[in-house]
Amino acid sequence: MNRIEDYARPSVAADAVVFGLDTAQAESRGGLKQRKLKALLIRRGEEPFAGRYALPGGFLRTGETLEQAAQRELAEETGVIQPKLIQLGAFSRPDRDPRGWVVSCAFLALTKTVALSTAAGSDAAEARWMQVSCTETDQGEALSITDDDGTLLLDTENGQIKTNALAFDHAEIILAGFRRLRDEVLYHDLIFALMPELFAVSDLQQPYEIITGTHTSPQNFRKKMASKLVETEYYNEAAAHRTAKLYRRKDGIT
Amino acid sequence: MNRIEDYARPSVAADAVVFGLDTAQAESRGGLKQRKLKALLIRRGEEPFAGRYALPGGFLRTGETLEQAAQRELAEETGVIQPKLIQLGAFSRPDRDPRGWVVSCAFLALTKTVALSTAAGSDAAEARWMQVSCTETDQGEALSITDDDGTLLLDTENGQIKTNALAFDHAEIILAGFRRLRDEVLYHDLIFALMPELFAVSDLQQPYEIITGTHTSPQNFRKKMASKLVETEYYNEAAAHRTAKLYRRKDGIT
DNA sequence: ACAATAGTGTCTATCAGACAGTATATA
DNA sequence: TATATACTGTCTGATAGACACTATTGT
Repeated sequence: MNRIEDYARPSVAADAVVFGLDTAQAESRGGLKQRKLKALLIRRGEEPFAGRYALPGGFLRTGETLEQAAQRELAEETGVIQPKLIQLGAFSRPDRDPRGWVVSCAFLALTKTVALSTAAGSDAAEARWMQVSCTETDQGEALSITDDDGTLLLDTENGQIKTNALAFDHAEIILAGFRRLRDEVLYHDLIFALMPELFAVSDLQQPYEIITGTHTSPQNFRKKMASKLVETEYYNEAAAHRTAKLYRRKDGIT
Repeated sequence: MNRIEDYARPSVAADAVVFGLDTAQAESRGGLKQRKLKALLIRRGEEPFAGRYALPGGFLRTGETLEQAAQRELAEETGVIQPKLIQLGAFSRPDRDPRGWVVSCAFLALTKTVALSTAAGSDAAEARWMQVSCTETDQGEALSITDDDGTLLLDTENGQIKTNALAFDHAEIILAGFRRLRDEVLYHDLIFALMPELFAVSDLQQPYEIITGTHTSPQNFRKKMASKLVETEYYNEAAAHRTAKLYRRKDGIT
């Protein structure tokens, strides 16, 4: 008794909530660089949820770890390679997938890829970076994800899902991913997983504040980060203002 | 193509790292209460790893969520009911279980049960609360788990496993569980999940400091916790000193 | 010169830790 | 009285935020 074969087995999938920063030109002031937080979603071609957007991911294969499965699916479906992966949790509601019993192990994936490398893979044609907005309203924060067209895909307020145009339970998973991202940035300096090797202090601030929901003056932000940074000899290419010294992350704590 | 049936499926298990506090009488000063951190392990009766200690847990069944499976197995195997559950992560190395392909979703479980309720369940006879010790050495912390007899079951130093008498990869899982416990206590007040409804400030301090690896004076600890506590009208039964007012957790943030 | 961001220094409120000192229980 | 813990208050040093001020780039 109690042998492995006696138990029914679910399918196991690995899905990833991929965040990245996109350096966009703002129109308002002609040429200001603005770093925007993006999430990577894929338009589904088949039922169920055909036409809807979903997280990249797929089924675990024999001989793989879940991390390997997430990496593989991410590369195949979106061209994103070697992101930082953090396990988010398993989503196991028995009816979460209309096709059958599927337990999904979700990952938080962070990429330094500023360029949208969507064009690479085979299925990648249907992958898109979506705009993530996080605004603080009175007594509550609102997270929303919109298409480039402006179509609202996900809208949450204080952890409650208000609008949800996503497939499966992926809205829940994204919400858990963002919460985890916030915690890891606040307490474990995960912001650096989104940055390139060299960066200016001001490049850190906008993403940091979008993700954490905080706001500080540039002067004070510099002081807060100083202990985690190392100066380099390099400088930013100039804009219409003083050039910025580039920094590297100080090695030490993970 | 790409149908669910095309993929091989692993068995899926839910295992729990259960922590609890045990109020023990210290011998040194005749009658001092000391709260010790304990972890719940089960002696395996069958191969593989017969005779070794392992985490309580078992296979996910049809129609269940992983949380339900963890709760059920915990009740069946150890008699621990309704602990606070937090997902730790999935362990998926293909060779982690000699019996076959088993993905284990691990939980951190916290119980307020001061009394050792081991005697309840059917398999519970083989469940035991083990002593968890965490000491700070020069440039590194050491976590170890010992039997009541003093037998060393797990010994780690700076995240490296030095001694491991446990079944499967459960040493790794316990290590991840303790790290997560530390983080959650530090940043999300999870210490209260281990406390009864009413408690004295000094009852909080010892567990808090064991888990977080910090040390503060009783006076300063009181000030740090004050904002999270509400006074009650109750007092501790007296020892050989002034009676302590009992507090309740202030409701608000989870 | 002007606009815009980079970067420094200074003041202040807040908070954590050190520690002195009082209160109250039992032996 | 002695002792051990409960609890209060005061000082100090580190840190976060407000903000004044200087530096350097392109237009």
